[in-house]
Amino acid sequence: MTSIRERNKELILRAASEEFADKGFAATKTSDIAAKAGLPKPNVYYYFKSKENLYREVLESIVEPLLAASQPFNQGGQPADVLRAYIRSKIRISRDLAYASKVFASEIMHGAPHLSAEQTAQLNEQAKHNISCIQAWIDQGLMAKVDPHHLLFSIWAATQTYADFDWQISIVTGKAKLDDADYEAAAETIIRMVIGGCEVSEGSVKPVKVVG
Amino acid sequence: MTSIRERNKELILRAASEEFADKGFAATKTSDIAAKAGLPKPNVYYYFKSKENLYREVLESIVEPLLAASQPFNQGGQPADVLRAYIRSKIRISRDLAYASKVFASEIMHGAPHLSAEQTAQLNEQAKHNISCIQAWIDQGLMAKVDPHHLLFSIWAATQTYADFDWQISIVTGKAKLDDADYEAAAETIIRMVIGGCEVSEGSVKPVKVVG
DNA sequence: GTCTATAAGCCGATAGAC
DNA sequence: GTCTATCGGCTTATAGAC
Repeated sequence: MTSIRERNKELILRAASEEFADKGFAATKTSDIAAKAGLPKPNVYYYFKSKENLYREVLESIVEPLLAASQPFNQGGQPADVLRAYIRSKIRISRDLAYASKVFASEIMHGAPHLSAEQTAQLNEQAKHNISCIQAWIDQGLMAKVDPHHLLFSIWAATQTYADFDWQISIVTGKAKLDDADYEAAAETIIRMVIGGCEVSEGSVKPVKVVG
Repeated sequence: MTSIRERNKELILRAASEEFADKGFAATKTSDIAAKAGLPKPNVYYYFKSKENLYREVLESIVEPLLAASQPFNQGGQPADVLRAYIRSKIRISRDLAYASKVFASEIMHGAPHLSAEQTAQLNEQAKHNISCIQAWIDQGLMAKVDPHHLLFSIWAATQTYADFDWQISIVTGKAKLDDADYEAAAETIIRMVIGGCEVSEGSVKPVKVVG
């Protein structure tokens, strides 16, 4: 059953995501969140106690999806398949959870002052695991010798940029909003650079060779 | 001659860069900037008139270096050489102008409310030019058919991430600060993905071919 | 030119009526 | 549970002494 409570909390959370993403934590006014949600300001405090609490709920809503995106690394499989699936998941997050994604990015940029130590640790553990997976592939000769850290940083950056810097992307592409084909092209470009650039093994076919 | 005026302005600008980069515009207190500069707060207002003015000076200090980084595209040359030089310039900016770089990123994330229309236009023009260069190379068969927009977004993201998300990079690498070798490895990883992944012609040697 | 001391206003938070 | 009306603290900005 969707009580008034649940409906209002949802309205506030949605409004807060947008406001925090657009302006950042400090520049966002709770009165603006309330106005965007179509509710009086004290309701915001009634449901969420404080601005910081509300912010944390928005922020933490993205952590689980981010961890879930690393599933391909946890399940194992051919390097190229894992990387492709990972990149597509990350792009999907940028597209479908754009606001929370941006809030997360802003938070990380400023040293994650609001993220719980536990969640920071979880994300860090997952990153370490992904890096050791990539290192193992390299050791097995399944891909070129690149530094796994830097490869991961590039994948994060290239996929997140579609949420974080959407304004710039709109300007340069001349499109107010990217459509499905644009996101598909983005994913393919990144996949090409990662799989091709790092000469990642496809598994079933023989490793790609480059001739001069 | 370096008058007290110039020295103080410089102290304030430097302190402001760090504070704005660390906390963002809204969360930064002018009293903290003054304290970090070792000067009384009214000096900040005496030299810069307002917080916003000071912020704009920090912000705009990065525009020229950013435009200069695109020089390789303006000078022409072999595709691989141009892209390599461009990527190295962008990485250098992330390393040497980390604070201003981060302020710029934060600004773009929030829709560039403080950037002048003129500078926005300049940066956009340069981006458009770089994109048409890449498109021309593709049309001439000098590189694979990738969408130049997405290629450029990936390069921007992958290079800027070292300034913008330095906190995350420190955590994952376990290093408080990256050294020259780390930046070199970063540049090489990105160059490999771009040149290799997009099969960019080296010019002197024949175009790379991939065989299954 | 420099700095102490203060004004002015904004915004997070809540008391208390309904 | 909901909302009007208001408080209180914090921060930008400056007046005015030196």
